[in-house]
Amino acid sequence: MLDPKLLRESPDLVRAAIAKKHLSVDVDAILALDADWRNQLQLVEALRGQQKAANTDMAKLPKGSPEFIAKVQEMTAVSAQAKEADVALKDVADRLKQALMTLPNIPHASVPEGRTPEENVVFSTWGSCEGLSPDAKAHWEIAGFEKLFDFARGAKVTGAGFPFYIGDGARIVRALLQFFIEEDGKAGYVEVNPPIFVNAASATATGQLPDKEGQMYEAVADGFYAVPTAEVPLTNFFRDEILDEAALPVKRCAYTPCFRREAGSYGKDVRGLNRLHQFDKVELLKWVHPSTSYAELDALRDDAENLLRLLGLPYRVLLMCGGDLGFSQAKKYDIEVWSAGQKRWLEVSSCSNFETFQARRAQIRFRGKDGKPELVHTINGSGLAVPRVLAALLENNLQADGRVKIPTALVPYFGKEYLTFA
RNA sequence: GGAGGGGUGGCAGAGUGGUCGAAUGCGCAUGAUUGGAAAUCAUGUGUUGGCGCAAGCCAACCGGGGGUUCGAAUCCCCCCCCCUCCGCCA
Repeated sequence: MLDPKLLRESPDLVRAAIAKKHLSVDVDAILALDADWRNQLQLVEALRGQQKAANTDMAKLPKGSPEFIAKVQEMTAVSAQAKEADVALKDVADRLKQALMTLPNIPHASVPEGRTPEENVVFSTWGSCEGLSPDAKAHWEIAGFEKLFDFARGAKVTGAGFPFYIGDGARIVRALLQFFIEEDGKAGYVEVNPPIFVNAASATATGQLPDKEGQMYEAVADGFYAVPTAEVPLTNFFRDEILDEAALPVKRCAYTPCFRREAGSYGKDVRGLNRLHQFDKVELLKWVHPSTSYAELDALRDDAENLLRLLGLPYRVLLMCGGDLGFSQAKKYDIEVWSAGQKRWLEVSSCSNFETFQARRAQIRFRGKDGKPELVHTINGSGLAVPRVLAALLENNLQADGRVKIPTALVPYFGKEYLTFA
């Protein structure tokens, strides 16, 4: 959510942001609504003031006195008026709030212009694809794949996109998770094991509700939502709290399974491990001082990149253009790993600075030097998502003998040097 | 799941219909005192929103939402959370 004052005082800044993100929002209508709201608010406050003053007077009058009775009669009318005005105020306030929710975050000046994903800028690349086999197989075509990654049984037991991981398949997932968490810990992120169901208030604070409701699995009886990412419980940890300025930046990481309905997606992009309804991911999250947030974003991105470097998996970093940035992000990098078999880049992390956009919704603040609470900036990104890293690992490291060579850094976690499909 | 007791400012804790944004204590800040500190004394000390160039003025907030009333921290209803006991259980 944007600061309503920003809209009021610099509507052109908001218009420019909408244009850069290639969205279409009627700013003038929201400004008009805001003016209505303020008028109505003043009316209500004037009436309340009247009631309050009368209340003080009446407290001093004898209960049954003629003056008292006259006051009651007078204030009955005011009370009715106040109630009516209050209903009208709530109505305008609701509509204004909803309208404000349609305003996207302001993109940072360093965000490139552009409308489509093709216009994202390649920010950096690491590693070489040359050593990789030109006729590498997509991971689902590797002989014995279904013995370790059983999608058919998963579909029987639950549904499509809920695979079983078996033997070395389960082992490699566990090894990757442990490796990620350990490395993230070395980079200064405190490990957190959060709830994987959240309530509606939490899902609203991070923006899953109301817009993306259809993307979450829901425990209807209790009003809980299965987390689509650890970002949700992690960010909400400090919801409605005021942090100590000296404690910033707060850096945390969390592993959770992630649940996404992925309604409407289909086609070859979703084959194998590319897109699942349940997958494992370690999320990195920082609550930072506004003055340092862009340096902290770059640092977080590098922390995520480092995991791929340690695994020896080639990747590139995209700087998202305005049109592909997303509604609530001020700046975003995507990290994509090279998948030798599919001959395409797979997104494994998306590192974003939300500035105060999330913090305002979630009311996460710190106390500044002058003693006044100020909103923090929030930054997050994956570090990393398992299935696509695993897909690249299987495809890139497949040996002629049908085994997969485990990267040196991962061997201590996996416990052996090769993964076998037997 | 059942029964009972609770949720008030940074913390503790009063307040059971009006003069209550809320006593008192602790904490914190500033000042006085002191060679310095402790102790003591004095003053101050929440958040949000609106109006205003500003000083400031006004309104809201006593777990959340609704209701009764001229008026609600206080009465009624619903929900959430915490504690105690019982049941169940990894």
